[in-house]
Amino acid sequence: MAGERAATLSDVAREAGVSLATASRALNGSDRVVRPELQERVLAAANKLGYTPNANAQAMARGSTETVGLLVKDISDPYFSTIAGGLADEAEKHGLLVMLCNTGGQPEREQKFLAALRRQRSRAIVLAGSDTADVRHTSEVADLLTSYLDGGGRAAAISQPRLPVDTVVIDNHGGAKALAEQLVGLGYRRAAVLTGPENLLVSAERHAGFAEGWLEATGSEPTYVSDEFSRDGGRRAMTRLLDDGPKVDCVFAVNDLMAVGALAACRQAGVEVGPDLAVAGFDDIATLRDVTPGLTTVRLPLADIGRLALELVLGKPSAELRKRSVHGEVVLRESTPPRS
Amino acid sequence: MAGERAATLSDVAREAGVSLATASRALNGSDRVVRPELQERVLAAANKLGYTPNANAQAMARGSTETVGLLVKDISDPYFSTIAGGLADEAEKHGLLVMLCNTGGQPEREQKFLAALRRQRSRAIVLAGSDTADVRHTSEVADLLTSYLDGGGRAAAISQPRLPVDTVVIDNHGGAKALAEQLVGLGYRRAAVLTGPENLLVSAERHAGFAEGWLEATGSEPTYVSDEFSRDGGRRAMTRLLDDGPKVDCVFAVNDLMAVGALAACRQAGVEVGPDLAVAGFDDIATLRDVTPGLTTVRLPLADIGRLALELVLGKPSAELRKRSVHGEVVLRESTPPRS
DNA sequence: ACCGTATTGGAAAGCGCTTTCCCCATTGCT
DNA sequence: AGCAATGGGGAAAGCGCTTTCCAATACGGT
Repeated sequence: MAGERAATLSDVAREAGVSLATASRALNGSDRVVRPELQERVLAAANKLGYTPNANAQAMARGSTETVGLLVKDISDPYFSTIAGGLADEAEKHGLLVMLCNTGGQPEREQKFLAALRRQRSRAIVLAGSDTADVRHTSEVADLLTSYLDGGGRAAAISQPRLPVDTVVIDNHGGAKALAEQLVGLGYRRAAVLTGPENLLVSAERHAGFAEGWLEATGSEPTYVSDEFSRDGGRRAMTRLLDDGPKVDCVFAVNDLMAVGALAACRQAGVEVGPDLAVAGFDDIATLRDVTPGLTTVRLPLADIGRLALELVLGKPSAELRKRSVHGEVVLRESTPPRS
Repeated sequence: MAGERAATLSDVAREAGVSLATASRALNGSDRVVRPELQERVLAAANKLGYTPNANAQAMARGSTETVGLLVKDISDPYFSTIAGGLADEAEKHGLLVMLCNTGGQPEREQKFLAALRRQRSRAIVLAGSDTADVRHTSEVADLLTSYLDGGGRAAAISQPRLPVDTVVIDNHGGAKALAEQLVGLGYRRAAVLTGPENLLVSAERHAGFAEGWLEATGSEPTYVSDEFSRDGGRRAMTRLLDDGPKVDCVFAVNDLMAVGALAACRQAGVEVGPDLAVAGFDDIATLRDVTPGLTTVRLPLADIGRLALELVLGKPSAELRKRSVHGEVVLRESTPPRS
């Protein structure tokens, strides 16, 4: 095993009795025409030797690779994994390989990965979910990105219009606002928002959108409780709200995960979601479509967002920054029944 | 923009007034000692020029890369994304980059990706969830893998003891069997299994394990209905079972996704899960821990499995194939109350 | 017949690094 | 003082491929 080193192109050329150049041309097809007979011989030789091109060598010679980088906060979060799935599918269509970088929301890691991707001479980079409002970090990322772009790289972001790259903008504000309006339409009057950390952009946008819609429709402001942007955060926030928050008839958790946590907290506290208290989320995570009671939420075309991001980043570069907006759609389910 | 081509090592060397060799040594640290003063100068020059090593060139020169490949059936499935998360974390610790390949369960894609990973000279490859019982395909994958290994690559699989590589074996059989025993202990007597496609190994193993446990404990065989290995498959299978299957008091869906589908089907049919009919799943997907009624399932340490797989594949190669077993733990929840 | 023009194969120059090998200076001993 | 050993820098040989640039051959036209 591992004895005979992998066959190289020169091995193939020798075997076929042609020059290196011809062998390369025969295999790559494009470029210039090679006499069919020779082409045949080269292909046969390559096959016989079990030749596999060395992508690194190709990358060097051609000056470009077949990989794209994807930065996500947490791939095990269904929100990101769904986006990743869409992006991966699209990448496959283009014959590209995806480098997955799990930042865990840590700025240093994010920067480290960005550097690594640059070293790898990745064709493109897509950033998903590093939406922090931390200015210092954002500007460092922006710098890194700029020098990557200067080096001929391409980059796009998902939902972070603060980076100097093409962006798939998710209309968090509008979606949350629409949700608020619908809830008011259903008869709810006193709302609370369960938000993530203050500096998380998505969270802030959804919170603001909801508050705006609510204010316009009812003239009152929703209260809010903030905690982690996760299932447990939702549970804790809801518990706090139940224990010593103001009395409300409806709760908006800024994402489905938090909403599910809220559901759990309600159950534990003996509050029946639906009749006693309405709860709504955001994202419409597929895995969660069957919780009981059915969770009212704002559906985001997550897989499409991933696809779109790749399209954007692979498309013709243009001078001005491109933005592609994606809107959510309110989905009403049993967790927010019409109020009688 | 994009004007001045990226600084290369020779640029750095020139700037620092040293040779290429010295520059390389200064930056890589290891190798041989460089006088501190020169080292300093090189570092400064690199910094000034914004030098980024070219990973492809390094890969060529060193003959090894910093990437590992991960093949999964569907990254948007929480089962795989959780594994991927664990693996990605572990990879980060080792300074490795993860190439994510979404096979969609298509054999051709799987082979294509394997070839691509080989071309990239990936350090290692981890295969998750290509557990098909399709002999032809399995042997083709095995061939591909073998030649990859011969070329000095390393590979490991998750839960597919049929491939000639180190494997993290998930004890599907044992977990399902234990579940069956517990259910019988709770007083259930007539069971049905909702399985995935016949040729899906995980599904088959869980089915068999459950059947074995059930048979030993009750003397009777569970019936089964087979459909897709997904939420919708579970819903359809359950509907069929409810419509024209035999009367049972307990249903085991071979994974949580199917179980959730089954839950939905029950709800729609007016069957109350728990009192009327018990339902259990497998995996203990985190996102699903809050469904109502709480889903009895077999918990798998998914993130650990990902971590373990990487450890295995990065560990010292050994002549004989290594197997690492991972066991599930039955988690009883409200979907399977003690039968009165 | 002759010359200009396609057409196609091959030699060789990189692409940006690492690493071997060689050499010059010190340093330490006898 | 003379010599071996040691330490550290540099030249250059690759790593495996692509792609110019040349050269050779064949072809068409007048």
